[in-house]
Amino acid sequence: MARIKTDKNISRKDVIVTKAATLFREKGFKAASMRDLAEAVGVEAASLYNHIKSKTELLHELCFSVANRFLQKIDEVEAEKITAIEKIEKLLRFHINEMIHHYEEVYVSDREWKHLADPYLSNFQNQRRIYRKRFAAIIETGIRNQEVKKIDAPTAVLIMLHAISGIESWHRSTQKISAAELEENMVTILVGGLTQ
Amino acid sequence: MARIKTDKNISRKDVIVTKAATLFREKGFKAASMRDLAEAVGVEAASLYNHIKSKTELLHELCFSVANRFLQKIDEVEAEKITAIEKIEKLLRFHINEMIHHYEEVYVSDREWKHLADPYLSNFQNQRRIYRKRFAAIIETGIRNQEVKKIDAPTAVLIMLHAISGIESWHRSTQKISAAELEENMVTILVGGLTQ
DNA sequence: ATTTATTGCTAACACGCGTTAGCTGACTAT
DNA sequence: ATAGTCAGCTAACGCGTGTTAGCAATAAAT
Repeated sequence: MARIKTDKNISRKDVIVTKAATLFREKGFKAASMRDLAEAVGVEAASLYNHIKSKTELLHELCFSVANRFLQKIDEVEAEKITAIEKIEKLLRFHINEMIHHYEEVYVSDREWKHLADPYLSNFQNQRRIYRKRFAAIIETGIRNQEVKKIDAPTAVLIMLHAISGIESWHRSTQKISAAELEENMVTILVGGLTQ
Repeated sequence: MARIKTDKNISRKDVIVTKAATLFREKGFKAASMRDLAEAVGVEAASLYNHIKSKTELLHELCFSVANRFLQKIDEVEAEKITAIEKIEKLLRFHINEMIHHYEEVYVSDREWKHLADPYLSNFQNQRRIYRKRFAAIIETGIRNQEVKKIDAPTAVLIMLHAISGIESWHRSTQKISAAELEENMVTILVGGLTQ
């Protein structure tokens, strides 16, 4: 009988959620089966249900843990007494680093949230909408203070957030530049695109 | 007996492919069923097979028709005798307009190509890789000619291409700015990010 | 050492999937 | 009018899915 290995402070459920993130990223939520997941975990499919309620629960956990981290960060950044451009750059760098270091989760949250079921779906969409509005509001402040070019703020948000999801390609590329270089390049291009 | 309606010069297969694009975008390739598609077309699922070979064939058609349009465009742009920045801007505007006016197809090609099966999969990935290299080469020329900032060209490509796929959010947003405004904003931010 | 809770297993379920076979009705061309 | 092709239908197939029930083995607690 092949037990799921766990280090201290990592529950078996966490192991499953983590492997699920990898699998959902690779195949997509719908195409990844519980039998695939079971194999990745080293156990039979039915055994997973001793630790989780359903396949969808895995998606909830992933999507909302990511969303919560971003919401917490924007709370923090909004409260700081710095210029709008500095706030934008801070958020940008946070996004970039999340995408670099929590790739699987962030990617899945980004691409697979459609498969959430209500009420989680509406909830997630709302959080997303609000987050983007708050981000846009920072940019609009920047425009008013003439730190930022006169551009459509929602469009700028959309560009930044989607550009960041391109880090996916960096992860899968064979000849990677370093994470630090990647971060600097992205900030240079994106912040450079907003200013002056 | 409910026949598929067709205007002149639009085959029944084209009708199916178009509806498939919409459905694949909405639900994802795996989650969209042939029964869903049949309903959208106004016919029974089995009847679809008088016009198409398989579900996957629909994905092939979509992915490669999009890919071919981009390849053709980059052929054209490379051949022109204009500056690197002008080439970049041309490609950028083409991408933007494709995403605006052929939203469903382009989106599906972008997000769902993973579900292609070999040999189509490898083929598609190759085309994609080569396209990006050619795009990066143009940027590198721009850097050498000091039209473009000293940045990592592959990273710049990745940012531009992914930023454009953010137009998805524009399509789904309720308060849209005009397509022309969207295009100008995106070009301003992205080209602005590369230059100076 | 014995009990209790945890974590695994096998077997099976109901269901939705892509697809095929075989048939019927409806346009098209002679 | 008649023959032939096209495009639809119903029924059904085999398969993979998420999930449950019931039981066995292991680990934890007494």
